Amino acid sequence: MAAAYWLFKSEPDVFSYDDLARKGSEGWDGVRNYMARNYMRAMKVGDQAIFYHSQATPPGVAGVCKVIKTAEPDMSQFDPKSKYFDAGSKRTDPRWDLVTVAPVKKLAFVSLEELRSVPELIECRLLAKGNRLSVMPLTAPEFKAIVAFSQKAGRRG
DNA sequence: GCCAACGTTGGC
DNA sequence: GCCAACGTTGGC
Repeated sequence: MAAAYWLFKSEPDVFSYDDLARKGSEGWDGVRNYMARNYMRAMKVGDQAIFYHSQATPPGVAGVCKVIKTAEPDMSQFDPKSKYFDAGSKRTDPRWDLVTVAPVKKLAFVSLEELRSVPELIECRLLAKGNRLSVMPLTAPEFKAIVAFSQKAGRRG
């Protein structure tokens, strides 16, 4: 089966694409939404993902990363000192997972405003009003359109 | 099982 | 800081 495509949101003040590039890999912890978790459980090694900066000025796309390790329990759920602690999750039946990602390439930044002008993205959940999902699937055309737009913007700028 | 209240996310 | 959207919680 062909690789799937995804999008991860991160607040760059907390963890940016450059942080990922510097570290080399990162366990994507802290996801506490069932839909997002289920998407992570569906990810396979080699799947590629857009790294999106939320809560930024402006928000937008910063890079491409890839899954290098499939879902496993996110240990921060068991740590009472972690802000991601979940008292209702048992070690024998962990509620929350993470995947591990690595950088692929930094992209010329594409703002959310610019993404709205990409025809392939009209139906993308990322652009839906009130969208709060931090991990979401992308279709191959959506993923490719984002990368292509960035490459075009990079040559222009 | 319904639904109002509440908390969080995220753009602006 | 504000507000809209939406997921979760809790009373009934």
